[in-house]
Amino acid sequence: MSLNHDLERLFRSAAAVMEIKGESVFKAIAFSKVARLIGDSTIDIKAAVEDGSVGDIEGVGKSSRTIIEEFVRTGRSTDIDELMASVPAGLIPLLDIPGLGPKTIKLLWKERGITGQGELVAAISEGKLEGLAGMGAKKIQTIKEGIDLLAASKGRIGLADALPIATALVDEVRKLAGVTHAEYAGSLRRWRETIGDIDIVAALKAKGDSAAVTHAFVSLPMVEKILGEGPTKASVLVDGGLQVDLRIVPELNFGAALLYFTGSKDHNVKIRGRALDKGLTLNEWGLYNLADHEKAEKHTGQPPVLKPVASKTEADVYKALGLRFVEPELREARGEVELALADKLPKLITVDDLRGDLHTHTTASDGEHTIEEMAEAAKALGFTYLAITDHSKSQQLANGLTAERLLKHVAAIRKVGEKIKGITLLAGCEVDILVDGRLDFEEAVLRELDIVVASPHVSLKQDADKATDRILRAIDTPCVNIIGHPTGRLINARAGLPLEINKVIERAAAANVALEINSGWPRLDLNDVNARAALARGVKLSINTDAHSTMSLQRKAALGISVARRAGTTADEVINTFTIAALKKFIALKR
DNA sequence: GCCGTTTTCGGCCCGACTGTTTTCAGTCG
Repeated sequence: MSLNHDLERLFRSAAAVMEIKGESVFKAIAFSKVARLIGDSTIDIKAAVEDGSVGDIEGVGKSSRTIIEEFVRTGRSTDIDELMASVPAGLIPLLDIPGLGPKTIKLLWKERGITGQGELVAAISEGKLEGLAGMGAKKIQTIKEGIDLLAASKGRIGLADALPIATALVDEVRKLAGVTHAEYAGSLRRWRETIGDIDIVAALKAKGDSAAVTHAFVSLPMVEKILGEGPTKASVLVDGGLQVDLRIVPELNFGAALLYFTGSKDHNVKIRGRALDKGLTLNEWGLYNLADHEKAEKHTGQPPVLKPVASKTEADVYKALGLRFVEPELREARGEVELALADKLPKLITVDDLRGDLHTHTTASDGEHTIEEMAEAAKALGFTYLAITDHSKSQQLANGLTAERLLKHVAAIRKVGEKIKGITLLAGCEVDILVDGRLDFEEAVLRELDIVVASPHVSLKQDADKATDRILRAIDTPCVNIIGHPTGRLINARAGLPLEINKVIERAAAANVALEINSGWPRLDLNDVNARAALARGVKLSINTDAHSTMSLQRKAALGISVARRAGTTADEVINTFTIAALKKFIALKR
C-alpha cells in the first residue's frame, strides 16, 4: 500500500508546483484528483500497470498513466522530476501558510528571489517586500501572522478531540438572538478521522440581524483570535489554534448552505455538474434555474432575488436533482453520486443496529471493571450479548493472562453468565499475534474459548512482506474469529503495519474471519478505505469498543460506526449486529 | 490534464472577504 501513498505524494507535489508556476489551475486540479483517488483506495496499482488497466481508472489520462507506469517500473518519473526541478523545493511548504497562495509565492520568488520560509522571514524583517505590486503593509502583516499561525496551529486534529469543541460551540450559536438552528458541517459532519477546521452553519429568522450574530460569535469567551468578521461570515481561532468558521444564512436557504459547507468539495463538484445537466445551478443559497439565475439580481451576502427550485433542506435539494439523499459520511466522491442516481445507495448501519460488543476487557487484565460490572453495563445498553476478551500473556504490561489464569477466567465468565439473565456472555480472549504470526496460545487453549480475537500489539514496524505473512498466518489459525485492530495504527501517532491489505482481505474472505473496526480513539482500525475494500470482497466486519471500562462501553462504538458508515457498511455486513444464534454459527465456521 | 448519450475542442463550481485598489486580484472553503 505504500506504493499508493508514494504515488499520492508524487502527484500532490506535482500539483503544488503547477500552482506556483501559474499553469492552468485545471492541470493542478487534475493531478490532485489523481493523487486523491490513488491515496484513497486500495487499487492494486502494480497489478493495474502490469495488465495495462491503469489508464481505465477515471481521472487517469495519458500523462498520468505515463508517470504511474514509469514510477512503478523504476521508482521515479522523469516528467515529474523535470517539473519539480523547475521550482525551488522550498516554495512548496509555503502553500501551507494561511493567507499566502500560489500567485504571491511566485511573485516573491520571481521578484525577490525568495526560495523558502527562512528567506521569506528574513525578507519581511528587512523590509524587502515593500514596493512589490499589490503588496501593502497589511498584506505583509498578514503573511507574517500567517507564518506564526502555521507554527502555532494544530494541523489536523482528531475527530474525538474536535467533536466536543464543535458541539459546545454549536450550542452557543443556537443561543444567539435570531438564530433558529445551527449545525456543524464540513469534514466533522462527514466524520473524517481528522479535521482541519470546524465549520458551523446557522439559520437566521426573517428580519434577524445577521451582523449582530457574527459579532456575538466572535465575542464568545472561548474565542482566542478573530481572523475575519463580516456581516454573514466570521472566522476565529479557539483552543490554542483550531480554526472555526461560521456562516449565517436565512432559514429558507439553510439546507443548501449546510449541503454546501458539509462538502466534500469533490462531492459538491459532482452534484453541481448534475445540476448543470438539468439546466439548474447549485450554490450555497440554493438550487436555481440556470437561465433565470443568470438574469437575477444579486447582492453580496444575500440570496439571489429569485425563487429557488429547492433550498430549505438538504433532502429537498437532492430530490430536485433526481438523487436519493446521500448521508454525510458518504459524500467523498467515491461513487456515491452515481449510486444515488441509480437508487442503489446502501442503507448505512447505525449504532442501534449493534446487538453486542465482541472486544472488551476487565480487571482480569488491564480493564477497570469486573465481569459483572461490564455485563450489567452492556445489559443496560440493551445489548443481548457481550464477549469478554482480556489480554494474553505476552502483554505483560497489560497484565496479560497465562493459559492457566485464562482458563480460570473463562470459568468465572461462565459463572457470571449463568447468574445474570437477559444477556449472553461469551468467554473469549484478545490473543496476541506474535512477530511471526503464531498466536500467544496453543490451539488446545483456544478451543476452550467461545470466541477468539487475535490482534497485533508489538513489532509494528515490520516490512510489508513480513507483516502481511504475520496476519495471514493468524487468519489461518483454527478458532480465530476476528482480527482485532489489524494494522495497529494510531492516528497522528503511529503508522502501524504496512499490510498488503488486499491479500489480508482475500484470506479473511476465504477463512470466514471477520476484520475489526476498532472504535477506540485513536485507533479506528481498520480505516474507512480498508473497510470498504473488505466489504467489496464479502468480508464481514466486527465493530467493537475495545472497552477497558463501563464508560467506554457506554459510548458504544459510535466512532467505529462512523468509520463503517464512511465505508458504506450495511448492518448485515457486521457480525455483532447478528442474533446470538447467527453469531454462534459464524464462530462455528472456524472450528 | 482530463473528458465526451448535444463535445476530440472548449470547457472545467461558485461566492465571501480582504487588501489594494478606483474595478479587481488573491485566497479560501
